[in-house]
Amino acid sequence: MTQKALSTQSRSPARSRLQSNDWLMAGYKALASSGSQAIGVESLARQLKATKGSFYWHFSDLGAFKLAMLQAWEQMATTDITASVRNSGLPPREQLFLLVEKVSVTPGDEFGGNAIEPAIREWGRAEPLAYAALARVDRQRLADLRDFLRAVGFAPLAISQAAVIIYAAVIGLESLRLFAGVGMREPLLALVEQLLAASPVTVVNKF
Amino acid sequence: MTQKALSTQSRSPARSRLQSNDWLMAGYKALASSGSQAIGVESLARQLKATKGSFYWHFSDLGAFKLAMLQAWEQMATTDITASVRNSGLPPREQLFLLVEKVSVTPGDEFGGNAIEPAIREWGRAEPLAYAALARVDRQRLADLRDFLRAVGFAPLAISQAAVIIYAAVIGLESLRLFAGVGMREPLLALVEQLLAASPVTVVNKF
DNA sequence: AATTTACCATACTTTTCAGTATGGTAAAAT
DNA sequence: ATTTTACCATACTGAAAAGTATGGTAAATT
Repeated sequence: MTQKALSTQSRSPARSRLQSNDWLMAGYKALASSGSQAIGVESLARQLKATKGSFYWHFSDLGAFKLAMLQAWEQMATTDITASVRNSGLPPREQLFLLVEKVSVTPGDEFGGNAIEPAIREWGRAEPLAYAALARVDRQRLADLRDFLRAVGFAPLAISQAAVIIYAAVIGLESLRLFAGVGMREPLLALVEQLLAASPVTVVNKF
Repeated sequence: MTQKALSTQSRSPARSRLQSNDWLMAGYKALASSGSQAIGVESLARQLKATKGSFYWHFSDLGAFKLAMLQAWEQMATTDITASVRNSGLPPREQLFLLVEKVSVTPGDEFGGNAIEPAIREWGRAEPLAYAALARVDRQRLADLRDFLRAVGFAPLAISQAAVIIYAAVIGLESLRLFAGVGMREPLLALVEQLLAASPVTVVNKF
């Protein structure tokens, strides 16, 4: 079940043959820019200046390809950011703000950007596999967020609700940036500060 | 440019002939349950136990049909709830909470429910017409929300940001309900109360 | 009652796209 | 150098769905 990390690199001009990775990246690109219905074999082949022959060499069929896309995304969506924040060595409160910073990255449609996420969210409405992956990711992230809030000494009773509010704001802002042109960073920081200021913070025992 | 209000009624068994309305409702149903790609002529015809002949009588082609769907939705999305809240006769603060209540309705996939909205948001990623409609709706709603916040005496400088935060939370919660099974009402009420309590409310002059 | 009109079914054409069958080519292995 | 292996292009089949052409039927109109 070990999964090789995906490089964001697009095909280097030196190499004329394609790898599964190149197809996956083209898939994410199509997904981010035009939605899940744009993930088609011939469409991707045109994008890569190749033909279907290559696709069906690397993947048995379109279903297997989409599954691979979802699995790679899920892997990355639940570990990358959280882990890097935890390993930052910062105090809990700063970790929370760093998390907000990392979530508010550029709208680029690369694999690392957060333009894919709304598209996968959309995908989950029609495709059961995408739905399941997203449900797992959402639950995991809410749990992670609760951990961070607990670490900064948030009032126990308010933790779950604050996590839901913050995460919902993140999801909503990803859409609002696209449709209303508002930034993510400032509103999110304001919200977290607001909640931090209002919560009857419990002093963390250091014993 | 006057637009007849759409009745949510499905086709009554007494009437065997279809109207444009029936096709539109079937369209919203398909959109809410399976996404925009599920809006197909033959698919809808099967749903309505009719054939394409009827569809192409009422609409010139699929593009015209989708346009009609978007126009009717936009009309309804920017007026219905806001107007009913304004006409409630309640004091500003209660109007704000009533707005939250009305937004947190059941997840039913009827025209009035709020299962269509994420679907249209998804649709806007691929279809320029849907994108434009949604952009107008988002901007209008943000403006309306600012009006409500101003009416309750919110601090002028915080109005815009609070509106963005609240609206983003609404959008995000519509997704989280679907994927993480959380309710909309309680988090939203908590958020609004939180913001109300924290804002340096300016006292409205009454002379 | 006869005829028009509104509405719909049937059958067809055309396009698009997933999937397959097969042969070819460059790089690696022997 | 020859053979294998990995990779890809070409050409096809089949299914699904958009759009059209046309004829039929029930209800309204005269």
